[in-house]
Amino acid sequence: MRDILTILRTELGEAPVWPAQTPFEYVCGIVLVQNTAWTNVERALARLREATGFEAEKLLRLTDAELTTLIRPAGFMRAKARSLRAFATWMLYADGKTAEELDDGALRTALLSLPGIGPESADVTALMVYGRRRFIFDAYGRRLLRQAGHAVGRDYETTRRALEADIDAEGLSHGELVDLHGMIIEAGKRARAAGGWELYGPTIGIGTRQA
DNA sequence: TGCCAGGGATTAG
DNA sequence: CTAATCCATGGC
Repeated sequence: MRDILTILRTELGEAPVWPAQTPFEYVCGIVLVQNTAWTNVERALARLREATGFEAEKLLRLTDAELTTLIRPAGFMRAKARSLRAFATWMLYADGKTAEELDDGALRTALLSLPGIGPESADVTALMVYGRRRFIFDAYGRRLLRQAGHAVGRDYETTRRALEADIDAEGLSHGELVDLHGMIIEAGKRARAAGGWELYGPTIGIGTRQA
């Protein structure tokens, strides 16, 4: 994994940074990007920013009709509106321990209990918002791992259960894992723009196997 | 014009 | 437990 990171850094230069300025803004992006092209997410985020400034309290004051209309460009608007509301409420009012006080497992369980937050969103939130060391087995990541010769499962969770321990044992720092996540997505987007997944490996110089 | 995107919840088998 | 289906929109 560290070798892949080295290759990605050589190939891409600086790791791309997700332009979110607050934790809540970041989570809005995580929810809105679910199974959705980033171009659509950008529009929805711009509208959300204008309407709420990414203040959770302000978002909670919107009606369902207002919120769904705002995020409509990102698709799945009813489900995502519910999810954003649930996270905002949890973030502001979760009784007992704050997220920072929870250990990795408890934080993951808490995030997974929220509607619209599944394994991937929970892990990305833990990594990017709460500073936890997590590798993200998203669609791009699984494709890359497969081409690099790893035994990838059929979905996020099966792949995570199969590979997480080994990856964790490499002892990558939090910053390295953040870079990896950003660069794997960037490499995936470039491969897509270049015309297809058969170019994914060659584009980033990893492997020759088909996705 | 149909396929699909950085998923997730629910239902059927 | 695994697989299929639905959710919604816009780009290519």
